[in-house]
Amino acid sequence: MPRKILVTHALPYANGQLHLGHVLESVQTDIWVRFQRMRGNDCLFVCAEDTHGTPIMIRAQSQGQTPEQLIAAVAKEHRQDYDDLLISFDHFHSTHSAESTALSREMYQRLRDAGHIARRSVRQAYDEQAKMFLPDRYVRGTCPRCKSADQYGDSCEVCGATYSPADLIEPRSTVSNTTPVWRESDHLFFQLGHFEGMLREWLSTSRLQEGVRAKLEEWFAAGLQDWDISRDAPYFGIEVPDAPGKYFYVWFDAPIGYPASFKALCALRGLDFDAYWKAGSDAELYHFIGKDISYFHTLFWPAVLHGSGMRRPTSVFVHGFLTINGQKMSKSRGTFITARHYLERLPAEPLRYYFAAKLSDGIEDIDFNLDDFTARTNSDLVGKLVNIASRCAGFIQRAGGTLGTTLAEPALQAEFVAASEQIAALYEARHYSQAMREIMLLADRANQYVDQHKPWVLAKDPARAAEVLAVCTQGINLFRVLMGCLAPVLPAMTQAATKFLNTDLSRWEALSKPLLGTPLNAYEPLATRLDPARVAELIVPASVPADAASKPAQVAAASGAAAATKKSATQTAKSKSTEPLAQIDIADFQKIDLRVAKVVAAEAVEGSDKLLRLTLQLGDEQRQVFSGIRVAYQPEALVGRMVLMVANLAPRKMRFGVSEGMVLAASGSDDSSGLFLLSPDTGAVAGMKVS
RNA sequence: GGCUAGGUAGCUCAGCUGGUUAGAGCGUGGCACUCAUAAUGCCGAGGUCGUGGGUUCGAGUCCCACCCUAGCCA
Repeated sequence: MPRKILVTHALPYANGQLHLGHVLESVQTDIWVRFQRMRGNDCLFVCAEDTHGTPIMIRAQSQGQTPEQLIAAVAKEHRQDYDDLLISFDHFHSTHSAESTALSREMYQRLRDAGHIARRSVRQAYDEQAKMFLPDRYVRGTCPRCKSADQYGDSCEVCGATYSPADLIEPRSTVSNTTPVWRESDHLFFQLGHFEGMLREWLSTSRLQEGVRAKLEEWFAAGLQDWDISRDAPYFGIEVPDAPGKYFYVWFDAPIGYPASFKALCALRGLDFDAYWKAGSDAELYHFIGKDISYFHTLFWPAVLHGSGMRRPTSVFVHGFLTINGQKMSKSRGTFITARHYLERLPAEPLRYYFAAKLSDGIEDIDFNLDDFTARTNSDLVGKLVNIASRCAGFIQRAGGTLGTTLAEPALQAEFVAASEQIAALYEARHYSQAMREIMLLADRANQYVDQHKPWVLAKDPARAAEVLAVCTQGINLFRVLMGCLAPVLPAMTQAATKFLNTDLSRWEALSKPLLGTPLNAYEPLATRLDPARVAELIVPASVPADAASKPAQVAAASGAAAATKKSATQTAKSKSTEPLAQIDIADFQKIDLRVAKVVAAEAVEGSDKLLRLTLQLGDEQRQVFSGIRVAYQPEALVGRMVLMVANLAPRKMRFGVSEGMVLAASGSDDSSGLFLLSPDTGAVAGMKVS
């Protein structure tokens, strides 16, 4: 009896391109979906664009287009990325759609009628020039606790304090750079507290991961707070039916995109919506998400569903974040790798395999290590797996191109088949990394088998032609089982193998029967090695973010930034004093990561008469540093020279971009005495530590 | 700051409820082979398991403190 399964992954936000973090999630989900289909289950996979909210509205405005135009353009890019990544959605919809609007309103009304919606007044920052209420992120100012300038309205990135925008010293709107006023407005609240008992019960049956469960317990202990689900006009979103001028907060209608997308699929395929979504449904429902949005998916979402008479998710599968070479993805480090940037250089399948080789059912972060990626793909996929087919194909071709009619070693085949069932269990439990390990262990065994029986030696004796065919038939059959096991991960390679083997690899159960006496098609390479040069291109040095320069807000912010610059100039003047400073010990000095760096690019910064924008090579990474040495150096004269830099200086956001370090220069007590860059003696290379 | 997760060989990771000489793959050194996309096979070197305490006959595995990394704080 096939299981009825509906799967989703988080909706991509229509505010930007997909990056490798999105890809990780898509790949994890797609592997599971493809696996379920191979097992004969009825598994549907839907997703949608997440299209609403202030960021979309403001971005569209700044680009001189309507939000609808923006989201349509982004959706097109996203779809192309998903297609190229071989993500097998049954349907991909949008939260800006008739289905989404109708369902959001309907669910809201049911929640309201059941008494789960409260209305109360909220005091919020309001931008009188832009005529809009400001989300916390759009108010910046000085942290009330540590006095750091230019912090977000909800928390301080420097000291970690959390507060409300009203607590900020000298708050200003990032939309118009005016000082916001505080206005009262009625908001609608979803009363999450009503659902605590239900959620605790759900928690006990939904088999959530250990870490997620722990987090949930923590949230329960802290007490479930009401959730503000409305925003005032102007807002790009869905208008609340009984409250003109009020819109659903984007996070309210975003998860409703899951059933809305499914509803659209129902219309296309004649499926029964209620069979999947009504309370008591016997279909399984799973959401794959990143750990950052657990709260929404394990508390709000089950509560909203339950409160509106619908079924709750069977479970929610949470994964960790992706780091690049051990570090958080960062635009300035060039490690913010978009899906498109990757796909323009490399095929999707090695990435799918690499992610599979690292994914488990845990919520730990996953590291995308470029060297490891290259080695792993080349060794596992090409050297081990494809090699089995490649080394056997020639012998079979020369023996007439048809597989033998018996297996040389049925016991070995039986072992592989038995292992494939264990591997299936690993897929089911999302222990992909373990599954990949098992498969590669088997690939090693297959290569050992061929090595032990040496068909190339046997082939020299015409009398032993039957043995050659038997050994290679065995080899091909071992390969076939392994390829079948990898089919959820490597759909395109599986398709090519299907053609080569003249057999169907779309069903798991087909793997248990050996392939005998059938002709093979000509062997064509199933995978090629990754070129390390292409892989290295994945990381690109930072350039100033285009949107930072084009945002009108940034231009308007000039006066504020100038004030900040003035302030830092006084600080510089202070530190410029040649007065000796207090003694420090060696530990203090060792906190400074001094490095040799090479200037690979230098240019004057438009709008500043002091700054040069330097691109510094530091070992294998590049940094962008703004340095106030324009009075003393021509940019073109700097390219190629070595300098010393402070490599662990906290990145500093400037009007022109982020500065990620500081180059060392000598100077006297005033500007007239000149400015002199320090450099190492000949022989030092970029990245060397200075101590 | 509070909480959650993680810190094991050069790299990426396994190590279940504490128990003989801590494992794998990659990389690396040597040998063999030449069918295969310089692929494959065999043998070897590499770790005081973040730091410091503690519990125990015995701890990578339990407890405490601290350091580092990531995320969340709706």
